[in-house]
Amino acid sequence: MLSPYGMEIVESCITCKLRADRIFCHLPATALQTFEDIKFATAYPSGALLFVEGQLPRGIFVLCKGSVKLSINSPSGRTMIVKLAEPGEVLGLSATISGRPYEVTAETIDPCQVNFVKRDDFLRFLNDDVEVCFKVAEQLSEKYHNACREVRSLGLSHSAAEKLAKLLLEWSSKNGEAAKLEPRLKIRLTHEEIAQMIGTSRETVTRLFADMKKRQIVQAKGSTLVIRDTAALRDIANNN
Amino acid sequence: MLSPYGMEIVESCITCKLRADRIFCHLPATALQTFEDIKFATAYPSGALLFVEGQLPRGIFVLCKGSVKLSINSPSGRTMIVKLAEPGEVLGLSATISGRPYEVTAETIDPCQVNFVKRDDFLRFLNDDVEVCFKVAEQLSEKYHNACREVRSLGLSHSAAEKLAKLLLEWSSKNGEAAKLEPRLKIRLTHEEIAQMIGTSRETVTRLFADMKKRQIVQAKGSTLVIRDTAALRDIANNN
DNA sequence: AGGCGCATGTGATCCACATCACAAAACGCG
DNA sequence: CGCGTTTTGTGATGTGGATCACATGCGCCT
Repeated sequence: MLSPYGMEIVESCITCKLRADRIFCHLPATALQTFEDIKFATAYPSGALLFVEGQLPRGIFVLCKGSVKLSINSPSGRTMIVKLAEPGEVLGLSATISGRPYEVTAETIDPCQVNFVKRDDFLRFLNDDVEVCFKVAEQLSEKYHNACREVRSLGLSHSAAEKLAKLLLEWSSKNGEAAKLEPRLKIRLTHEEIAQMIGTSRETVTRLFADMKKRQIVQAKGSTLVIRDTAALRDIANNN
Repeated sequence: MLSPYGMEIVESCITCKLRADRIFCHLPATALQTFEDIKFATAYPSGALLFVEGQLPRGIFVLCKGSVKLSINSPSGRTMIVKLAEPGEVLGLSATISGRPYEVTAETIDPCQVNFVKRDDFLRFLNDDVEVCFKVAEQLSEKYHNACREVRSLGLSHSAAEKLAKLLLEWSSKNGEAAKLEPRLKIRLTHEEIAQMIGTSRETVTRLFADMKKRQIVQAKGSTLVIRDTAALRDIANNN
């Protein structure tokens, strides 16, 4: 079956082949069946808003396919990208549990497949099964951990170069490219968006990249970036 | 019974009078009894380290009395205060659940009473009772929420004045003083520490306070600060 | 009282970055 | 392929706040 937005939909979580390595998806058979019954499989085009910061929580969104940009916005129009969520992540979890408004805005950046679960269904689901509840606690810990990394990066580093270097290293460590001598990574964001991730201005990002290229630390091949001197990058990230 | 550090110890959680309004303490009788059996009631002097960022998680610390400074430190000696924890909070929760190292350093800033629970005892405790597990999820949501506030403050504001104003407003909203015309708040931190909370330098904090006093926005009475012009403070915090 | 130690106040200096203002590419798209 | 739109590159300029270097104040201890 073909969904809108030219994407094949995974019909059932039970037969989902992606399931093995995802934290939340990995549940005992009975719980999985219940989940199957309360979830709504949905698909979104690129640029869709799953939820907006400040809205009352309608429920959780389990990202199955595609990626989602999580951001925090200020009334004055500034925006800060907190994270790019990958398949397997549960979005809107903490708001749904606490009942407070969503903390962030979630916007798809490619066509996405998402399983939505309504808040009360989800809460019932949690309270029926310790194992599920524990998985949720794990996910929340994970989220908290990430937020702490964000705070550390924002608060403890004094130069934009440092933050950019940290970001690049982090990205390269995700693709299993980190081990390689010259890790490669696809830059999926514009300089503007990268700037929003590290809390600086677009021009600064451009200049930093230019500088790193001049110093032979990185090299651009189309939209892929090759890290030619990991040591130097780490130097920038850690020390100064 | 008198503990060390001149503080009266609350012997049992079951008879604890502080229990009513604390999230985690508010448990069904049976769970509370189990908790009673696995917890270690301990007391610390001011300045003690409950745990240090990067340590493997030994367990959780339920703060019963006193306050604890949570901070993130960089190898280069910089430090950023993330939060002042108040009685009722559970510290080291996310690390204990995920098994990752503690995210922050927890240091007592006055004599504290703490209930410690070893990691495996705690995990067993969780897995035996959905209700407990859910409470934990709530606590984690709370923590995540706070971290997001921190990120918002650090990332979206462009002046130190803005962050300081935000901090003062937040503090005044805790003491139930917020509603009053001229809220008062006890400043328990030095300028240095305040600087570490908002990611700026001590001198800047001093200058900002001086400026606000000159502009009649706040007024110092010993170690209490009177907010004389809440509107102006909010202006600084929000807009510019 | 006197003195030590920590907290606060204040000036001078300097620089990383934001911001503004364009120019040059790159990228769709009809 | 050409044209509008989005992204990237780069100079010029201004400034918030870090940093250094002291001076002053304030509590505390013997």
